[in-house]
Amino acid sequence: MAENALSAHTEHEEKLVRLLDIAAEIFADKGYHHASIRDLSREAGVSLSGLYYYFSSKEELLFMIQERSLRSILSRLEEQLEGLTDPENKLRIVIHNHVEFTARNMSAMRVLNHEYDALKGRFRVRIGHLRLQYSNTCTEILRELRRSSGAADAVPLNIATSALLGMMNWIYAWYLPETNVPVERLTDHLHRLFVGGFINRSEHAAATEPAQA
Amino acid sequence: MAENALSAHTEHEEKLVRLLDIAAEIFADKGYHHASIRDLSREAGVSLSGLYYYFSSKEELLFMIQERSLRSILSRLEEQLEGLTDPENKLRIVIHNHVEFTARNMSAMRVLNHEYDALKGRFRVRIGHLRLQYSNTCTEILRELRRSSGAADAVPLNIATSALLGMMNWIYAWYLPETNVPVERLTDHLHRLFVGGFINRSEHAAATEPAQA
DNA sequence: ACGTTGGCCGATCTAGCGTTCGAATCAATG
DNA sequence: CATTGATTCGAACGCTAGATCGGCCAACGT
Repeated sequence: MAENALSAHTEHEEKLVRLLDIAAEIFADKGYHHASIRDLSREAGVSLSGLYYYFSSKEELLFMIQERSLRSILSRLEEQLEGLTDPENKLRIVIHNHVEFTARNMSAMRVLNHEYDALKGRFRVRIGHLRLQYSNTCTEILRELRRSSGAADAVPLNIATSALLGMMNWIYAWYLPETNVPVERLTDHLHRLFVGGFINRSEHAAATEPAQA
Repeated sequence: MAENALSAHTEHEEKLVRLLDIAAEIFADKGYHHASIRDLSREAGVSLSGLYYYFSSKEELLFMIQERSLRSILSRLEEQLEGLTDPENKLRIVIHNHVEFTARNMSAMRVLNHEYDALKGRFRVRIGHLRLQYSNTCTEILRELRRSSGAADAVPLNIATSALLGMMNWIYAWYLPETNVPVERLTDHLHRLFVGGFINRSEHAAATEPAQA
């Protein structure tokens, strides 16, 4: 499981990557704080102290997991977006990339969503930058989409972006790649769901009744 | 902060509720496993051992926080839904109730989203029931909405429900009640966003291009 | 042949954790 | 005033955590 990109070059990196994958699974399972380095030691077949040859603290381990995952999902996304012009198509790629990455890297995605706050100081700043970069990419595509669709007074871009990210980031909490609908169909559904609301012809403008019976 | 419902009756309950609120804030801040009973002791001005008069374990404390929050958001919802018939209006209530509760109980919402897995055994089962009940309420409303709107082959109900819950559950991660758009407007935006996509006249049916540049 | 280095380990340190227990306090009751 | 029950506390126990340290060993350049 967890076939990430950003391939390792040296033998050292290869082993580190293996540790990161195992650690991601453990963190996803028990939560960062509750999981112990000893768990990783046992699961990876490496002595407790031997692990510290590959990272210098538990927090750095968490950081490396998050950075690797974010760089991976971001680079895949940018790679696929290259050359595309139609904003609706771009949005489809965003959703597809996110769904597929989530389906293939459930553990990493769980760690990404749950354990951002566990990072402090410079670690947190660096992950924060990557998250913002991802969010901004989405916002820009939504901006293009709205311009091209001519819809005027739609939902503010930042709120639309947050709603989109919420939809996508929640997938890890319910989606089972083996038994549920396949990635392609889930992508279609979420795409239709979001685009339909975002490019709103505003036929039914705002709320209708006072909402109290 | 955190003005929950389900008011306390005895003096004992009042003090317990106070502890729950403080604990929720600490858990939200540092995460359940990382937060210590000693933190709560310090913050609440109660001795370490004195706390155990009000709960018998850290996990029970977490359970009580989650149960209280879920019962509160659920009862508020059912209360407001009573008498309503129009499904689109009902959905608006669902979103409004969720947004408002989130805005008023950020910490509890964070704990609810982050620390479900920290519960084990019967605690987890009981919270699981409440979560399912909430999810089912949403699904049923979406079912009515779809039937009444006549849209035929829309997005599957379970996926639509998950998308809706994702949108709403992500709010705690970005929304700042003090500085951001007010609750009413956020409700409008999310409602429009979701309904527009869910009641899809399927003008642009599925994906358009092969999605590869 | 030998020293150096990269990779790894067993043993251990220190800090902090959840929890318990017996005793102290205090208000209300008989 | 004595008794009781609810409430609070200080001190301690047993345990696990992250991290460190000195040393082992195979590989390799010289």
